Amino acid sequence: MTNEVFALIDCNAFYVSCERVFNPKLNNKPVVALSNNDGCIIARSKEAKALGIKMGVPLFKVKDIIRREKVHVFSSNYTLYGDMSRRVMNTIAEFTNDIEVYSIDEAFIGLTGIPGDLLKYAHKIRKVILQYTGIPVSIGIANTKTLAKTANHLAKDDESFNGVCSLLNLKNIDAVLSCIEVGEVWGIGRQLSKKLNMHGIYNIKQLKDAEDSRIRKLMSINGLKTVFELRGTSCLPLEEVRTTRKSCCTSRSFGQSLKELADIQQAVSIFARRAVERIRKEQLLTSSVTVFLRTNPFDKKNKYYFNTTSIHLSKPSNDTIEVVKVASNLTRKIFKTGYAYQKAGVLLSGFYPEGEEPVDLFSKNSTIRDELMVAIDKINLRHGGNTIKIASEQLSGVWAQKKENCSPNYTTNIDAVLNVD
DNA sequence: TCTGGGGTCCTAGGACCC
DNA sequence: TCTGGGGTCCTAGGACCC
Repeated sequence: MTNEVFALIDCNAFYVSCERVFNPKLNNKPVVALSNNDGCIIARSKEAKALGIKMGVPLFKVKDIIRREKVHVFSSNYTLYGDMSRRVMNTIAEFTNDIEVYSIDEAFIGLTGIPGDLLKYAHKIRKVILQYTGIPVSIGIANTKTLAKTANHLAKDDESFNGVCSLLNLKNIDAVLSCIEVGEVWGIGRQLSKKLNMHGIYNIKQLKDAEDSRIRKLMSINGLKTVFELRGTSCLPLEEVRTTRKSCCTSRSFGQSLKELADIQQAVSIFARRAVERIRKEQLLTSSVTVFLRTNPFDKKNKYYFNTTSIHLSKPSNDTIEVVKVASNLTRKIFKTGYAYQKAGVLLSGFYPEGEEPVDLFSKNSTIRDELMVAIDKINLRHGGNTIKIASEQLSGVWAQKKENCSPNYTTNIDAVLNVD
């Protein structure tokens, strides 16, 4: 047992809660939020869950329930969700610097050494987040991050906890853990659950008590860490500083499938531009560009085609014009006529911080190009992301995404700010 | 008709080297 | 034709997360 204490703060049905903040009529009603292209359900209110709408199901499969039960449906509005996330994280940061922002709607915090009643403290955090941002959260407290996740799961599952659950100093912890399926554990997904079930391990207690060597064989090194954490030995520290990313991918499904090389090159050009803009914001240079495209894997009538190709840049770059050109050429290499393409993407990897890239003896300095990029970024920042584009993007735009019911950007667009009459 | 997007890590296997 | 052992590096694929 370690003496460390962690809490996981997780926003309840985050995207739905964001919508509710600006539209209180949605309270106590079934509400769902959709993935890009209005494809799948990715957030559900309690009421929507109760109707049997499962996480991740394609929208078309639950259309009937949605119509019958008058479920409110929202296309994803990441501008709004991102801004609300920032507000929640800033609120948490007012309580402690020991914070790891784990995802858009979750943060771990360190509570080691905090005096007094931690349950009370957590309830206070919860109250203040709700008060400052309008977002309800659940909090799980335990000696390891994995157990804090489990505690959070319990807090969400059982209303009697009132949003906060602690597994610290719990005498009958085994009784609790034996009631939770192994697949609920953080780090154990569908495949591992199936495998563990086949070996007679169904609940968390059984997993916790399994032999190390057996675990190692079934689930590899990370699985063993997970089991140690379930036993109360912390193996996953709080990661307060975000490490620099290792890859950056921009990809989309098309609103309708594309057959022409020119259309796909247009899409890929846009993906490449966005990806480069992102790494440029982080002052990174990429040394590898990958393009992939594929047909619809769910379409059983037509033959599936997927292909991908990469190129290593002899001189790392974050130059939009150069990367777009490279990506466009790669697209031509793997494009085959006769297929209806449904998705494409650009992946950048092998990053160097600007100024730390290996020097190529034969390359000349291209400061003019660098200045051009700075100018483009400035203009796009001031006038909107699509003000300056690369010529190869300027085609028909036949592949626009579906986004049928998107809320306004209440917090980032002055024209969308709510009026109080 | 309609099935997301963006990440990380680990492992197995092949290529290659001495 | 026989055909070792040990190491590194890279890649593809598979698992997980949100």
